[in-house]
Amino acid sequence: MPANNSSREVRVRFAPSPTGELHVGNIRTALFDWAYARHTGGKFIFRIEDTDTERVTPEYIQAAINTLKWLGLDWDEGPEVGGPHGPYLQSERLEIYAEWASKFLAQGDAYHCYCSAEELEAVREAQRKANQAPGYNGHCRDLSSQQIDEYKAEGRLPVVRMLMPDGSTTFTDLIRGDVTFEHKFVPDFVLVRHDGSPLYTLAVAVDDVLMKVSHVLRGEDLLSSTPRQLRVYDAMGVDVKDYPLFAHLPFVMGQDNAKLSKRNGETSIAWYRDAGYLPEAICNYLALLGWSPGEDRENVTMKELTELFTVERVHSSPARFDMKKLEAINGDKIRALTLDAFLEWAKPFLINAGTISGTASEIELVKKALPIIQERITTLSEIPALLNFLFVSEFNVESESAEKIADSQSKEVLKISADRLAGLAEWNHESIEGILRQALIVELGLKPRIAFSALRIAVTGSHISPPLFESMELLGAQKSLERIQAAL
RNA sequence: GGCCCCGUCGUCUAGCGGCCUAGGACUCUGGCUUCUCAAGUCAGCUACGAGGGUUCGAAUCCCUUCGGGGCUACCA
Repeated sequence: MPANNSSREVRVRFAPSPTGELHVGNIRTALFDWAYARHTGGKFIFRIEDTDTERVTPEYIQAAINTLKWLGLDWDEGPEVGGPHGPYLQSERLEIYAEWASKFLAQGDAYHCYCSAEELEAVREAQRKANQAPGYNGHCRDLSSQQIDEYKAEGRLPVVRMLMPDGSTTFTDLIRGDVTFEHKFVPDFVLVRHDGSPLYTLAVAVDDVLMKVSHVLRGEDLLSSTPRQLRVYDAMGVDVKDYPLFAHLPFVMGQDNAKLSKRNGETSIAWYRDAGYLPEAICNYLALLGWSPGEDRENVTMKELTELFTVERVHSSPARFDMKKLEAINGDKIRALTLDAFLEWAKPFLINAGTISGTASEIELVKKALPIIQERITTLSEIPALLNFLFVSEFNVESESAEKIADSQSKEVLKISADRLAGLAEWNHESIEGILRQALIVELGLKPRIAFSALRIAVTGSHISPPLFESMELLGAQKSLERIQAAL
């Protein structure tokens, strides 16, 4: 069992296998890795586990890099930044794994296995039928040289298999406490494929040792593979006190079905970016899945997260992803944005939606309008629809809303408003509100919601809009009056 | 099937033997505020999976049971 080695420099790695785009589960792991490294003042290492050449693609690798960058999870060692223990792509470290594999072979820790896939499957099938734990039976452990020659003559290519000795492995998981696996349930496992390429089981352990990783915080799905990693450390001759410490993070699941699905977070982080979620909101929300700062706190900045995050406060039970809560937090984060920051986030959404082209005068107007919509949205993607009325060249009232102002009372409101507003000396929301309240509420005796509703529809085109008087001020006297006239 | 992990409101969680007739947040419902929508604010609904122990006392410790999940690959 690894002793406490807290005196070591903290080095945490996030090592995804990019067989697809990173989703919320992956990111939650990356976030915790990052937060722990930053909390302790240690190093955050980003390593790409691309030993599965069938499924990992360069595009997915690049997407993973971009996602971490966008989220603000900066790494000290890894792709693009390099580092003293590189390269950080396993596909570029093949010689290293080959060397260790041959060393294990020479030491007798590993052996060549000539069993074919069909033979292995037949064995497993038989075991299942006999109600035994399926797993490699050690067939090739002690092959005679004659048998080996025969297999070779048949043209069989061997894999390299690690020999699991009798006994058991116990290690202390930082989150779950001591966990023990009897080796009879951990069969000899393959380190190197028949074509000479390494497997995760070999590469992950070798790299964690060579990269001097001190803490492995990863998904719970890897818990039962831990004894195999420890076995490789042992074969490498690593002192037990230098073994990395393990912490297996609980799963992030979908809301209804147990698994993560498209609607429940299985989508890529890029989707959240395009849907108008802030990186800080995503990180804040994800941090709450399996961890909490305590003291009834929930809203934390990235900086606070690094200050408060400890593995001790991560708990062991799985969490369900809840889009509603993410939205709520995103709304909080948007409201907390400074005007300049909000403007920068808003621009691409307005431009992509075709609301504005990005000219200086447009940006100037946007900047004036943002404060009145800041507390009304939960995602950035809602911005174009709310500000559209300020920029449309050919203004039209929504057909559904148009019906609401077709009655005689609405016409009267509009008529009177147009007359009074036309004589207004100074066009600002205070004066607009003052004169309209006087004319419609005081003099006509109308209820505010009735009176202003007609104006709202006429001016903004919708019965839902930013505050009316501010909207009219921003729109300007000329356009406002034109629209009211047009609605008559 | 075997091995391993997990189990507090619908959801995320606080809780680490008495402060708990279980607190916060999201959601939902109702009220206030109000030019719409929001925001804000007040209130309400709803939880310790079950059964045994240990103890003066258990959500907190132990056992069993039930339930959920992971692994069981020449994937990771």
